[in-house]
Amino acid sequence: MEMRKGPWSEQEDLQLVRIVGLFGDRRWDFIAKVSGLRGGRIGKSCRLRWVNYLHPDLKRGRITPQEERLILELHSRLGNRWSRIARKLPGRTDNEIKNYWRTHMRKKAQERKRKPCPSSPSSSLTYISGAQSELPSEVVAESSSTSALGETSDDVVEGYSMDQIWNEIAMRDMISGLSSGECKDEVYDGMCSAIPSPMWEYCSYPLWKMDDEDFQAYH
DNA sequence: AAAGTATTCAACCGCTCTCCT
DNA sequence: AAGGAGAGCGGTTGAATACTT
Repeated sequence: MEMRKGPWSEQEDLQLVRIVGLFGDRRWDFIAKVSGLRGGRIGKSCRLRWVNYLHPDLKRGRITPQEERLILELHSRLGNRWSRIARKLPGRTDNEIKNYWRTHMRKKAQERKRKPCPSSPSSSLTYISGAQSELPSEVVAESSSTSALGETSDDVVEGYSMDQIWNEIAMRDMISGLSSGECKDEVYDGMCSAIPSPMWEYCSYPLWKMDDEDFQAYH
């Protein structure tokens, strides 16, 4: 049977919602089979459509500044572990966050390239590496590898990978965002009080409440 | 108004992980 | 313990849309 690809029609969406309502959102191969979707969507495709688009708990609309800061913070800590990051942002999907990161952070990186910040000869890259030293080796390796974000060698600027650059941007933005008194939600309330201390200090684990599984993953 | 370029995001691919037998 | 199947994840692609010239 030919596998159906491409955008989902409204009809297909309705059918999928109906079937998931009946059988739950677990057995995707089964769901794909019984749904009778024209041309044969595979289970994987059904799952993706449900998780990223049809799930009733999904939040619609743009990423809020609070969410953005949370994404930046979580990414600086977790690297490209989008599903982990998504778990901390109710209603947002890993795909959404991943896309957001790629588009917005790349844009910021380009802006930053155009008007380089003259400050801090001891560039914050220094403390980024400090922050990364808090992470397990595989995370550090991941976030410094060029493949993680799919950039080509063109994206490597003066010996730094785009990941390093983006992390720096993320940290700077977090500092400016936090110090401008914008922190309203509880996550950031605690962090704001930590402000003038070095970045890597308040990025260390005790200031972040981790899930048990997160904690175990790193120890 | 048209053409060219950039951005966004849904969807696919391939790999890894987890669970079950 | 081994192997297979299904689920989940991260990276990538490409079509649609927005913006610029």
